[in-house]
Amino acid sequence: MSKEIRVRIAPSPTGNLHIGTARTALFNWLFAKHKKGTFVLRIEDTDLERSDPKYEKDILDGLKWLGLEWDEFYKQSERMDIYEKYIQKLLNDGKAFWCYHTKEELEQEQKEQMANKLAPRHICDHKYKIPQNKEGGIIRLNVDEKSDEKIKFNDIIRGEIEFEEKLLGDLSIAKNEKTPLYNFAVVVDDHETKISHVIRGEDHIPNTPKQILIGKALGFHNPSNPLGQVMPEYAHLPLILGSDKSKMSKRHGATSITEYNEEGYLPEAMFNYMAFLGWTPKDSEKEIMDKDEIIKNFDLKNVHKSGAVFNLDKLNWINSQYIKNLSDEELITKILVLSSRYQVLSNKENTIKKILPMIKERMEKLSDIKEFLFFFKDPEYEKDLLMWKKYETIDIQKTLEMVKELVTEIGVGAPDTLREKLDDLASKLKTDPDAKPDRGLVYWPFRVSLSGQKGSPDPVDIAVVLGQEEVIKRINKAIQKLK
RNA sequence: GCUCCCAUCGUCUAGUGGUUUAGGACGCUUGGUUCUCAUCCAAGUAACACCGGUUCAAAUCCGGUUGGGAGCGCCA
Repeated sequence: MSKEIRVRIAPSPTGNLHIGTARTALFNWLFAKHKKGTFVLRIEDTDLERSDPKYEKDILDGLKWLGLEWDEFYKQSERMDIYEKYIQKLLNDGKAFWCYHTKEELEQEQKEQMANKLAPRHICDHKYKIPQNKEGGIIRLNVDEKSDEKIKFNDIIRGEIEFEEKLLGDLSIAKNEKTPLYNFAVVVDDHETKISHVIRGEDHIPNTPKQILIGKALGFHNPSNPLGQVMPEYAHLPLILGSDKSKMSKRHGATSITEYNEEGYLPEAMFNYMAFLGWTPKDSEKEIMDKDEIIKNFDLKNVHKSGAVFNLDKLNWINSQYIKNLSDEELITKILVLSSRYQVLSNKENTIKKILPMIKERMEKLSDIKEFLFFFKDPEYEKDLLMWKKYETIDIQKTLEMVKELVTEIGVGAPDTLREKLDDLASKLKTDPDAKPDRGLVYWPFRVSLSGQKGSPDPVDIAVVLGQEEVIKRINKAIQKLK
């Protein structure tokens, strides 16, 4: 009842922070914040071969970027003596033993079992023998292959789940006394750091009975629990899926949080989007919800059971909503960060400030600034883009000449006046006196000559930012193209 | 092959036996504004996998079928 809430995220530094790991971290964090509990970060680096400090850094940076700060930090590689103590205990108690079967033998055994339609598992006869030497073996937990026991546990999201003990086989728990394997290290750490709730992806459901068995052997069993459950409670989250509904992976697109950061997604938007993947607040139809409100509403009980497909369109939409809600100062700061990639943005704070109202509603992500680089440098485009409807090259050229005259005459300081004059020009240019003026004949080539884009903000607005001299220069370039 | 998990529009989801001609959001389509794009506004599109059972009544409960997914390492 009064048990303190303690949860953990336990990534292994064998790759960058994966979106699935980040979502698991997020749900753990939300649960902890909602319950005023403790969020623990544990780096699972027992496999020294595959672990790399650069990945650890990426994971830490990614979690911080998302705003998922941890309260406690552990590294398994720094806790090896603890595992050793428990491995020794199991060995001494006769609950674990050395297995000297070769990988080939194990493979062969599994092959035969599959061929005979049996559950693949290693039933080791070495547990009945006294080991002669300890070279080349590994340590396994002694599991009764004749047991009729069912290993049951309650999952907060899915209800009761059960497995048959005898189908598990003698699980590997350590490479040697000093080197624990995943399932063993998890159980020891969760116990030692008093984790109250294990919240992780549903791909860990099959690991749960193994960990319960290890926990029981270690004496971590909680006798007050009618299900005979070891200490933590479990909640298995639905997976994040790719468009083909299989587990999200590289081939589905960007999977690391770093990539989303670099593409110009805002951490708040990612937070919001990921929170709503596999969870919906009760009694709310809001899709845009800030951190505090999500924390307030968060409850494992309304986490969904089925996997959720990661949908970039929706993320883009949410991100665009967050961009629109940014203050000008915040947006400028974020855009300037991108100037390392787009050199022309360097020291252009004033220009960026001027174009903000134009680009804010057109950006889904910050990297979309690349569509607006024409504000900072000459646009490149094909001559044909200047053409409007069925008009001839010569018509467009003449129009541009007249627009140039207008700009030369009245400048760009009075946009409303310029617009009026451009409208007048359109009226003057119409061939059929009864038809409505075709403003496109004037505005389209003018706009293209300034932006080089088939879609962009209003040419007069662009002209105001560029200034008279630059505008005339660009119109001249366009006219040259047409000649 | 074995074990486990899951099943409402293309996608994210609301819905916990009657208020549902199944609601919202994204996407898409159309219209309005407009030189274009975007924004904004309006409208449209589209789903309870199937078969049984329980019940006066089932998307909602039960069973089965089918389908999808995950796990099956001396990785984590």
